Amino acid sequence: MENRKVRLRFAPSPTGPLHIGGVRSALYNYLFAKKHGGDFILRIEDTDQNRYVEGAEAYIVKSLAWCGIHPDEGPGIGGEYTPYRQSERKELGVYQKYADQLVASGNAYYAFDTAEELDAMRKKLEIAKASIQQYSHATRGEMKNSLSLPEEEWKQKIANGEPFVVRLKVPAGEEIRFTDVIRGEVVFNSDVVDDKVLLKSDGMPTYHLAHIVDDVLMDITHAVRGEEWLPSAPSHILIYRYLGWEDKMPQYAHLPLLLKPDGNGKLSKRDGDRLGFSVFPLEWKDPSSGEISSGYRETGYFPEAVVNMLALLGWNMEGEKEIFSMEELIANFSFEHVHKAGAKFNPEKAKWFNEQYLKEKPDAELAELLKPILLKTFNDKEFKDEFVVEVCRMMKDRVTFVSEIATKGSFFFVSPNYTAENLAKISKTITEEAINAILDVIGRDITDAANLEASLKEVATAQNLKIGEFMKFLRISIVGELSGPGVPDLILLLGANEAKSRVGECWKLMN
RNA sequence: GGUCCGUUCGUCUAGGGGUUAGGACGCAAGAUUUUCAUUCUUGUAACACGGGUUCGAUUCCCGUACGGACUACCA
Repeated sequence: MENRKVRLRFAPSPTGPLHIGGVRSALYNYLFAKKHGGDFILRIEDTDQNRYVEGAEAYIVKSLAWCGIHPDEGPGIGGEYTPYRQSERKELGVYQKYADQLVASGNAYYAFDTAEELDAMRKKLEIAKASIQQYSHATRGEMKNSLSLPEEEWKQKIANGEPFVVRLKVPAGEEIRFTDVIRGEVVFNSDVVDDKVLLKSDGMPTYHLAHIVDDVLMDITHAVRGEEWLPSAPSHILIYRYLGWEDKMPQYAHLPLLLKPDGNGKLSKRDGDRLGFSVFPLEWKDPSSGEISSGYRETGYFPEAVVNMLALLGWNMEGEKEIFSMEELIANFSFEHVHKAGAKFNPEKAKWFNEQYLKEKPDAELAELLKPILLKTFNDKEFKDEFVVEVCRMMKDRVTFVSEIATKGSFFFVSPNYTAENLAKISKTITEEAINAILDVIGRDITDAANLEASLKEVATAQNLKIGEFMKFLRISIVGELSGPGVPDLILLLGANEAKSRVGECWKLMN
């Protein structure tokens, strides 16, 4: 165990788009694996055919790739432990023999109960207010299984082709303890552990059996998963024990959950819709309903920002720095600094992270990202590369997303729309004479913003206008409103002709 | 109902038997700026409660409350 190569896996079910909490789980697995020079494996746990969703696996793969989380092994990638889809492994008979082994050793049994019968049992226990309302040592004697039925009878049932499942036989009155990497020692009494189904009637293993068999067969050293799995951990410990695999058992680490920003409960898709943020890395279109859920990528987030934000949601690094590259995260990651309590998701902080990354991006890179957006927003109007780069330089401190450069900075690309409300903000002291003086200054061949500003201020002084009022007029005529980069910079970038035309247009509308 | 996990500013968190309980987001104010934003400065605001243990507890222990997860032939 000590000298084994570190191997971690992320094992999602293809039942829909990968949730941002799932991305975080994958990230923590990846960071730990890479920190220790180990492998990160993607395994698809598609043992539930009823919940299988077309396109979900491809979505998962794309999402991880977008985040910069690259599996060393997985479907479509290959590896020594192929295949990496549990449905395919089942076809190979990977799980059946371990179920058989457990039955043979007396640690599992066949059960024939129908869904209705199981339901009836639970109802009965609920009405009786039984403290344990499960299929367990306390109830299995009254159910239809190979422990309660005479041997000839249950063998006959199997011979007749009656459907059955294999259940784990959990002993009564035992203490089951294990050490969680994040939580320390956790103890359960086996009396409250149910006889979990290991093999379903369709021959598919359940998660409980499948993940254990695969973790051992794939030499997984650390099983890092969400806290929702903690209650079933004792079942898993038992399975390892009964299979004689205690020495091969990976170290378990149960991650805190991601919670709703407001109120209580697990973060869900509905919260995103309700509060206006994404809970998925990429946009997802539900194949059956056609409903579209927004993604971080489409919203305009940089993958580095999402990764950075996610990493710090429930984990922290010593020191006061908060911006970390993937390499830095890998170099510093450890489970010791994973917080035990669930973390409420904070959309505001997510934006802040993106702003930090946006500011650090080179202008030219932003321009490349902006160009396709401009094409779409302004009907294929063409703009020079240097111009777009300059726009990015001026706007990057004022936006959260690149796309906002096109919206908040639309005045760079098309003439502003002068609203009556904004025109009303202009002082009535502006005279035609002043306008002519402005047009004259703009028309001069000035290429330096400071010089231009000085010249404009000279006009203001000569015209007996307050600098503030004067600049306000210029700003509204160029930008259309009272915000944005410095007026002289804008005039120089837009060019004398465009600037003069806007000043003229604005003046015309004022009168 | 039962089991398990958890609880430091509104949020993410640091810390840990003796601290002015630190940082970040947010919010507020100020400085800078023609404006907006950035940036800088400052402020705002927290150890759930009750018992122990101790000279001393937010920190350790036990309860309570509250929150969460699980309680499927789903993962």
